[in-house]
Amino acid sequence: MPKSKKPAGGRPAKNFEPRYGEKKTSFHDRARGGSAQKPGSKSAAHRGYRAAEDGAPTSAPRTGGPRTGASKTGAPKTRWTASQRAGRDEARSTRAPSYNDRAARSFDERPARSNDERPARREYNSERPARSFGSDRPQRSNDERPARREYGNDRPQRSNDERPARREYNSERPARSFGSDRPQRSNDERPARREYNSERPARSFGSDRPQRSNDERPARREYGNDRPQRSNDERPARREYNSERPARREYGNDRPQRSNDERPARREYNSERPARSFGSDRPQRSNDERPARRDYNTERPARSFGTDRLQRSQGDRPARPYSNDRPQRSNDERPARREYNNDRPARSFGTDRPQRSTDDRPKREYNADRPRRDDRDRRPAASGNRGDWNAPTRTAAHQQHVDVVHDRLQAEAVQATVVDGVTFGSLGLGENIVRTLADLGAATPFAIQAATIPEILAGRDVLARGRTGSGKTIAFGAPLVENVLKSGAGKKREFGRKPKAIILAPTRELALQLDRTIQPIARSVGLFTTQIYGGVPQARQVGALKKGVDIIIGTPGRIEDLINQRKLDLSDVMVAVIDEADHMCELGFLEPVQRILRETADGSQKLLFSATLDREVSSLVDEFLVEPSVHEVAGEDQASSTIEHRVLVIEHRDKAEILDQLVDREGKTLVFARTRAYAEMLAEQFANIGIPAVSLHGDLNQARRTRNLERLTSGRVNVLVATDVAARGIHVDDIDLVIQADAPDEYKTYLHRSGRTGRAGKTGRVVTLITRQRQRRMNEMLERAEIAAPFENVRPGDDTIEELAGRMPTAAEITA
DNA sequence: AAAAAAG
Repeated sequence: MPKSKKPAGGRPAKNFEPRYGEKKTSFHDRARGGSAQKPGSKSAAHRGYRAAEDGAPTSAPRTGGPRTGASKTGAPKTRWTASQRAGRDEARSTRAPSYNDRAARSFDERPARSNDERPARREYNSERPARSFGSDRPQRSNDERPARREYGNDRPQRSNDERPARREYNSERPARSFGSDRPQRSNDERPARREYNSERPARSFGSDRPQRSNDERPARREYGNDRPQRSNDERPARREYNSERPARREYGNDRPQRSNDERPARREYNSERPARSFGSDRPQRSNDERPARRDYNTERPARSFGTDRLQRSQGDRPARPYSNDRPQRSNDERPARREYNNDRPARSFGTDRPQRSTDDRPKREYNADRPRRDDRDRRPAASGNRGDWNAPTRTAAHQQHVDVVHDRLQAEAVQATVVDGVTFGSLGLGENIVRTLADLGAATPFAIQAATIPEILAGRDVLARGRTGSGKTIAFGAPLVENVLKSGAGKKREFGRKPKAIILAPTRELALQLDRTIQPIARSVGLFTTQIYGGVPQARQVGALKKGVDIIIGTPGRIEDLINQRKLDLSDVMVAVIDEADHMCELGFLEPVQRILRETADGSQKLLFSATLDREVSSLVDEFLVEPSVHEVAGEDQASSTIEHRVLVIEHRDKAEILDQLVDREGKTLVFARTRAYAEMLAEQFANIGIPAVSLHGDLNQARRTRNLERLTSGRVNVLVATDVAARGIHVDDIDLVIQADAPDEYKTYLHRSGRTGRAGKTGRVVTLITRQRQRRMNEMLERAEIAAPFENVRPGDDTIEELAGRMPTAAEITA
């Protein structure tokens, strides 16, 4: 239920609507008491407001007009993140963002307000309506209030008044934005939770509170000690409040039983999957499944590129070492693919390499020679890298062994040492780009970059796996810019030109972050990028497209949307990147991604990147990639990682308390929860005990998502509770602890989540909480991830917790 | 379960 509501946009809808309407609307709502919902609307509202102005026909202009004027006086400022701003520049012509900027500014002022405004704030609810016409208000009116409410963080500062305020805060809750999920709780839990709060004051002994800012920590721990006593009153409340839990547990319980029933289903889904984890299945499968896989192959011909494929198989590729296999391939070869792992060792430094090095490269010219599929096929494709993907020779015995261990792609290993002495310039990047990379902090190439940059510059399709934080963005971003530049050499940038490159990411945050890195590189050579993702008004994006951009970075939904609206034309796209490629090949993503790739120019270059690149991507590789070269970095196993992994086996009823204690620390902490509701709840829970925390998940409007992430990045809060939306790609400096409040189900998820820490050689720690029942599953997962982590039984207050919350020694210290 | 489009 909750979910269905969400899309309907309990939140978003509300956020946008009140905006144009008079403030009254929102004030009334708030005064009404439930109103907590408004807070969310605020930020969303900004955008909504803008949208209305840009394109909305109706009332918007009126309200917007005057304000706009007013705001114009103020300089355009930071409502948008740096990268967004950049995008704005391009679309500026649309309109000045000043009104919003104003709001942003006032937000910044907030902290300063401490003493004077307090009273005002308390009356907040009742006063609101009346207030709106105050002298200050007009500026602040809609934007600030709500925003402030969202911030659990402000709370702590409010030393004296806080308690009461907070209670109100909670009482509003029910009405709040999460209404969608909450509904179930609404009657039963609220009361319960209030009691919880009501205890609070008693607990902390009001007198302590004010001092809290410094003394808090100890106090909080005491809190932990109180817990046990509370057991009778509170526990019930908490249990109810985890209404989801039961469901989850059932899920866990089902698993084992499922083994027979469900597997089949999954197999159908990904025909390759089965090959994976369950060695025991293997034997049986050999006969049963093969057919299935063949079906898969038979699809091939049907596909749009079937024709190319055929030609290829006829032996266009004499030069290719595996050419002999090719012809046979159509039906029989597939099996070979399974064996791909075994080749590994033999391969990497094979004789193939040398051949490739000099001859192929130059051939690829973007101008005349625009990567046409045929051309590529004809290319003296030396390398035999294709074989990397579909490695032929292997025995079934080996096969099985390898598959059980891991489901990796065969890849060309790059020795880290090879990187020594290599510079970006020597890899083939132009001066401006090299300089910009240096400015970005990338003075010399990382291993993965050294490996892929020449390949990409040569125009080859590339699959690359580099572990989290190893510099993949630059690995594809820099050469992509270079290629686009080359292709347009001599041409002037036309107005309304079609994009030449596209980069797809699974989340908006990641798209944003990619742009943050790639935009400067592009700009340094006079190319433009723009972000195309959902959750924000289209106008700005469409505006940028109209003016003409060279590189698009975004998420599938909005991109497809704009394509369908004919506002985006990918027919000139010559380079397409799929970041987090394996994830993009999962159920809900695959098809949109395929449709988008089909829109790109025929023969466009495709680059697939991920830290966990496995067979799952074959769905894209088979259709879109030609002779991909596959790369990974040698010696990049978890043992060489800078991340320490720990597993805490706990009682379920202790979970909240243990989390409180773990999060009570210095340093940035990222907490992963399985559901949006639980993520939100945890953020609240932490805020309620005085630890500023924000959340990041799909239930938040984009403005809040962006802002909350920024708050962690900037250090305004140290704790972010997120769903898996933050599992991949997101880079925040100095997250030294990742806590998995819910253990992931998949090893890849584990790797990505834990990859939010220990980036670029820094140290980090990952703590996963599980219950006793889950130990076995956890073990299996760690095995697949090839991670060694001790399991420890832990109860609230144990020293282990304190140790884990403590500082992790730096890499240097460890060596010493 | 989560993510990805929405006026």
